[in-house]
Amino acid sequence: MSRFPPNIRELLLDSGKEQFLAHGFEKASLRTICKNAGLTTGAFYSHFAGKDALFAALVDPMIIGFRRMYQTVIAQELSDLTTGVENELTSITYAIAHKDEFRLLFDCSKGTKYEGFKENLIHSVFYPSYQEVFDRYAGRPVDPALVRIILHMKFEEYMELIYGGYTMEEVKKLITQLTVFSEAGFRRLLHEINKEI
Amino acid sequence: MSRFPPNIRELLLDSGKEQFLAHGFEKASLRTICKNAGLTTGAFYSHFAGKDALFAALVDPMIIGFRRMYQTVIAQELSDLTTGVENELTSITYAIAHKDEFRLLFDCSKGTKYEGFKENLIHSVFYPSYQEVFDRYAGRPVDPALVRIILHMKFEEYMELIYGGYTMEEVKKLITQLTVFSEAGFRRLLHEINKEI
Amino acid sequence: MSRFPPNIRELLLDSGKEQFLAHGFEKASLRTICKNAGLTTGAFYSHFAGKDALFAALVDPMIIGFRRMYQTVIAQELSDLTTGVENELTSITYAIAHKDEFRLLFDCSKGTKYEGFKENLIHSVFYPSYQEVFDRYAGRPVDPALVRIILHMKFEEYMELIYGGYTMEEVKKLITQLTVFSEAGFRRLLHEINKEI
Amino acid sequence: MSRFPPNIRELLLDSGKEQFLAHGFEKASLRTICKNAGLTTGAFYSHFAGKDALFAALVDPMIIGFRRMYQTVIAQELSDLTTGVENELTSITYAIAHKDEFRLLFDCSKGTKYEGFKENLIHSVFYPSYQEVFDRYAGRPVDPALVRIILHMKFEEYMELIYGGYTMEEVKKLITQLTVFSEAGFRRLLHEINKEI
DNA sequence: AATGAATGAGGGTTCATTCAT
DNA sequence: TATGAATGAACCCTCATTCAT
Repeated sequence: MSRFPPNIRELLLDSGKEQFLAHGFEKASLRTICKNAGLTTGAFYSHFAGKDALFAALVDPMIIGFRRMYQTVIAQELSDLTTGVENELTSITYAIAHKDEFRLLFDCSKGTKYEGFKENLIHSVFYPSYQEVFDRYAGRPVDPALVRIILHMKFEEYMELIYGGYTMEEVKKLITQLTVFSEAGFRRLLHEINKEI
Repeated sequence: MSRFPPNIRELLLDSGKEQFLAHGFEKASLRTICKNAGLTTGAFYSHFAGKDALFAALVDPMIIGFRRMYQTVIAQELSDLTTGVENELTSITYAIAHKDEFRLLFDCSKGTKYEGFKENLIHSVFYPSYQEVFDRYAGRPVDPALVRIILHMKFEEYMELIYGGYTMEEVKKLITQLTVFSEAGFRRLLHEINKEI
Repeated sequence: MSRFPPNIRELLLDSGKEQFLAHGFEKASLRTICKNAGLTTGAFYSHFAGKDALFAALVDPMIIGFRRMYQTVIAQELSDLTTGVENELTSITYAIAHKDEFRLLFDCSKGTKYEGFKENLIHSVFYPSYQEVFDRYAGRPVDPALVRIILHMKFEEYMELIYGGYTMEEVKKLITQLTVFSEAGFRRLLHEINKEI
Repeated sequence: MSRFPPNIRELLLDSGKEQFLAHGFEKASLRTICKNAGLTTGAFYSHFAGKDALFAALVDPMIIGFRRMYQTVIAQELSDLTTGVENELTSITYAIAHKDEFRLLFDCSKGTKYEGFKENLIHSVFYPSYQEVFDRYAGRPVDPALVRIILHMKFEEYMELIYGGYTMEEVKKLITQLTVFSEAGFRRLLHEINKEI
């Protein structure tokens, strides 16, 4: 007897992840998912309550882990402002380890309750702290449009780091360089803004 | 006879655009598109060869126009390196004028031959020139990963400018500010890179 | 060309009626209904919005006609109390002419919005007037339980007249006899009740 | 060991009764029945041969008891014609004690071998004796249609007494009153019929 | 006795496309 | 050009029953 008996739940999760990534939640065919996992559609329902439940099972554990990780990072950040790069690295590392699940949430969740996850993350989680940091640095309220755009750029930076297929070595180096880029740009921008007055 | 005959083709294009934007190409229902345009599904095929053809008709004219515009901008850029902001403004203005069509290509084209338009645009159209500019500025080859990431960030900046719902006035101001940000960041980054050696 | 072109809507209504009567709304198979009508399940949806709509189309026209007929009968009854048998005959005649539709409503409507039609008819339409008649005849409030039971018996009488497969000739004769039965029983019962006091 | 071991068979019978009453035999879900009884669908088959067997187990003991009771009542009736009300009371009492099982047979048995139980009971069990009693009373053959209808009315009377939720006190009183109703009606009807000749 | 995964057929419904009229 | 009925496959899901464990 094998020491690694084929776990059908795992097979379904793998197959589902593959199809959801390839076609999105709505267009992914449960039939195909099941066929690829080697069982009938009827059998599927012994393992998951439905298509939604399969998607949730793929994504929920990661969301929980992400929330925990993010709280730690935020706490760290507030207690010691010099830990920026290190914290970014922690976040990125987590995201890379769960890049598929993030992709599911970002690009393949239409039709699920997770629809709009990315927009919500940016707008409700990241934006408030970003605006605050900008305001503090500038010493006065910064144009929200500007903050929002730079935040989106930052987010896109992360996306590329996560999905660019880089080694952790490369990621580390790139983050350092991109921090130089962002901070220099940021400081110069604030300088310019303050001149306006 | 009316001087403004109801143009059924236009009605279908409008209805199609709306549905494709709302649900994506694959999930958009041709039935619904036709119903909203006020005709039957059968009649549709007198005007378009099929669902794909409708999508293409929405998007092709803009692609042609975009190519023409982009060639002009690139020629300008190469002949006079100081026209950056102005050229960006030209591009963004065009994109805002056709934001729906770009959205169709970027976010709603799955299942069509335009799938991957955005990635292709970035990688095959923008990237080569970007790499060249970076290399020239640095005086030596710059890490392609770095270039790619910054390019993605720049692209995201454009996306926000296009879809942020700003007036041209605001766009103009934001572009100026963001150019300050990017150029300062860029110069500082090159400085740092060159130190490494 | 036939003067009686096969009307597919009619074929579906007939086939649907047959299946609904045989298996009830929920267990009736739309596939079977369509196959018996000679078309595919897909084609069905060109004619009806769904299973519910087919059922409603079978039953709604009759309900409207029944309401109209019943209002006339009630008006007649109130203006001339001697028209009892005649009015019963009108009602029964209508019911016999639409016996299938009544059967659909009474016995095959589980799972539709018409569920409980019979109970509602008895309780909300017939009962109030029945109680009133009994009270008036008795000269004092009659036990609602008694009224309800006799009403149910009367209703069952109608059911048998409708579904017993009798000719109108026979129905007429039976109604006359049963009126004798009911009225004699009723009078004797009231007599007995009034003695109790 | 407990003196009241959880009897799984009873749990299944209870759960089955509930579901059959609520949805009818065919629409009742064996899964739900098992879940409510606290075991798996597989385990069910250790206790019953199948869905049909569960239904039969609910209903068969009552049918046997009913047959025995009815034979006694009939024998009594034939030996002493004055025991009418008393016998009715015996029957109704039995029926009320097993109202759920009767409901199963009357309204929830579609798809089982008990389908048509009610019609069969009326037609094959009650009708012959009813016709005989009528004929004897009238002194000549009475129109079977008339007998059948009055029998159905009588049966409906029982149904209301059984399912009306009355106390035995109330049932007793109602039976007395309804016997007055029926007998008076019956006698008057026979009188009328005999006049015809 | 009990588990629960698996079967295989069937449920109602939607789809893009075709085509006789 | 327009109609709208028809196709035939696909959609997700539920079912009673079986069976290796």
